[in-house]
Amino acid sequence: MKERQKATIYDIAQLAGNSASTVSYALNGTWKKRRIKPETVEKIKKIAKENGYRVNLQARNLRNATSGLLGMILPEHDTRFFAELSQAFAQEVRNRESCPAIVLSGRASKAQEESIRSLISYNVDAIVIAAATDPNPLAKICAEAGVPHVFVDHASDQAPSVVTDNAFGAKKLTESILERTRIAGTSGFQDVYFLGGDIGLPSTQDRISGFCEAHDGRLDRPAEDRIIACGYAAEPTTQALKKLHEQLGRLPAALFVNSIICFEGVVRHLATLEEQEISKCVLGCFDYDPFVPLMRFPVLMVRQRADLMIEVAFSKLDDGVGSPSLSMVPPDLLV
Amino acid sequence: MKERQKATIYDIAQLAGNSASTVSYALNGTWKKRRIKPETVEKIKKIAKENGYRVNLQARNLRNATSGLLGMILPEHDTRFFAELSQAFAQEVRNRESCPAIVLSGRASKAQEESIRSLISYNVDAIVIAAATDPNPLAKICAEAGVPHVFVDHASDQAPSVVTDNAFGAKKLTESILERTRIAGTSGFQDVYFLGGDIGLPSTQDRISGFCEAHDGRLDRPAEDRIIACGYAAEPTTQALKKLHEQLGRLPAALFVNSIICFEGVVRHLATLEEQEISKCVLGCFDYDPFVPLMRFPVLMVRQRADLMIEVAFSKLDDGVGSPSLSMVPPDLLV
DNA sequence: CTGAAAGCGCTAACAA
DNA sequence: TTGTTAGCGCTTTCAG
Repeated sequence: MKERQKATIYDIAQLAGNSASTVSYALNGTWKKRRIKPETVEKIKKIAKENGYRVNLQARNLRNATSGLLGMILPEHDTRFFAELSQAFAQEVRNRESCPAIVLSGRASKAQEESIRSLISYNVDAIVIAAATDPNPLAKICAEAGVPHVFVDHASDQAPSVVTDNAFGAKKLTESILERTRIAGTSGFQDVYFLGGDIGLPSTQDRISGFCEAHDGRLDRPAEDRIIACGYAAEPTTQALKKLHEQLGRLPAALFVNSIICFEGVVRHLATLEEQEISKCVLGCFDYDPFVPLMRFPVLMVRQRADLMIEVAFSKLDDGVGSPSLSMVPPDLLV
Repeated sequence: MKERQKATIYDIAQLAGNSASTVSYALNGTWKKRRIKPETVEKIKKIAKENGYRVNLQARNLRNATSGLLGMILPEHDTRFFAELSQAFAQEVRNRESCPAIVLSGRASKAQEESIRSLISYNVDAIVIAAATDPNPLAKICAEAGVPHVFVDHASDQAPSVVTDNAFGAKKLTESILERTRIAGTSGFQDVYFLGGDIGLPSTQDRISGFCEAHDGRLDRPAEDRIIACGYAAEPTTQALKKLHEQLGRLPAALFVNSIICFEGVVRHLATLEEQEISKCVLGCFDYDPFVPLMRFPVLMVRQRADLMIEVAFSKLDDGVGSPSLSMVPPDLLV
């Protein structure tokens, strides 16, 4: 079983006593329109199967100037949401009888550019670009190569994009948080903090604007005062919360936590406290993880719809338009 | 910018006033051994860059009978461990300047076979097969096509394989659990239950044997009495635990939970109980999720080393041996 | 109904 | 130091 040569259509042709072109037609399904004798087709198929013939897609695709590959790049698989994105992508690609080429290219823009170029070299039929650090240069590369592409999660203004409706989700989450604090009787809408994220990112900006909007008219000082954009890592969030805790001398009435990673940081601080104290703080998180609803305290969560976002992304690719357009997918609020 | 034809080496050759082969040599780095004049190389490179030339890897690889693609199949991205596996794989592939083709093929063996065949059609240089439902048929397909392959997480006895050292990990975890119950003074080693998993799977069997071994000599009835292999889903686990709870009239002294999904099921039941009661039950889980250590009660966890497993898998591919061999990677015990 | 032959873009042996 | 050419495996026109 050593290095058994892969059979080609010529081998099959030889065995069948036909020409390579007949074999090609018989095997790739185009034989009706060539009016090949059904028996010939049967014979050829049988021989092919016996010899373990498999079409060489490199050759076919080179000839056809396609690849049957659909590419996706995303930074990593370090959160549920990213894992769900690639899962949904892979599912959709398989439905289309194509082959997924998923590249985890890290957060560096240069690395992302290289990944895109590499996919292009494989003649991928289209590229889904998720959570790009710097979208526009990537859009340019794809456009110049004439490769259809669509952005997911982080938008480009030069290409079709689909993102979570961050403002909407943040508003809903904030409203829900405020409602809880009202029920808890802490009149805490004066005292709701936004924790985590990067003020330079559109997604964080949109969430902040949703957060502020939900406060509309109910505040005596602008919500912006209570926005702590300490990045997207756990440890700084823990520190930020600890500091806030010390300043206030207690936990705030409520916390809007901007991502699951930040939420990890929050929980690390909460883990040092009495359950009694935690229960006085209404918690909301703009992200989802299946273990969070199982904590001992309630957490309002927003779940981004990876499946829907991928669906919309593919429908944009199918349109074939390629001009900039932004779709927003409203996330779910889990209570 | 519409459909800008991709430039070929012939286009570049024309522009440079050289032949296609000179361009080819100049651009793919093999020019020193062909003693092309450095200035010629420079000129060609410059023209290539100006024209946005990118090598067509389909053509190159067809010619070279390689693909530069490394394939991986795994069921899904529904757990951290799987996500970490594909992450580690992608990382390693990028280090090798290849391109990852990750296919999530679901749990059905037929689908996994199709995915493998599809990767083979692309002439992937090697395949990493993770968590195969039925490994041997997949090994056969790869072997017949002469494609190097290695199994990860679920072993085949017909091919190189690397798995977690389940028996070892289970033994360590169980010992740690027993130690805790001893400290808690419940003399609970009579009362430690193994929950979850599939008795038909080698991995579960190995974990059970590690579980039993850790009890060695300390039991008055065989550990097997307390093994509830209720599958790998959350809901059945919740039901199983609930039933056990009712039978005993209390929680057992300790629980060895066989996977993170099962652990989710366990937590769902625990969520209905008083914290006081939960604290009397020592919990261990053969898996890892970053949120579990943040629960209000301590959980002993085993973390499988996806990174190491992938490293070992690649070293087996590098060996080029291809004969069956089983490597076991000891997991970490987190306390 | 079927065969012969060109060519997708690239590499490498053979010539020069 | 460089050009010419054959051919990777397949599809598809053209010619029977």
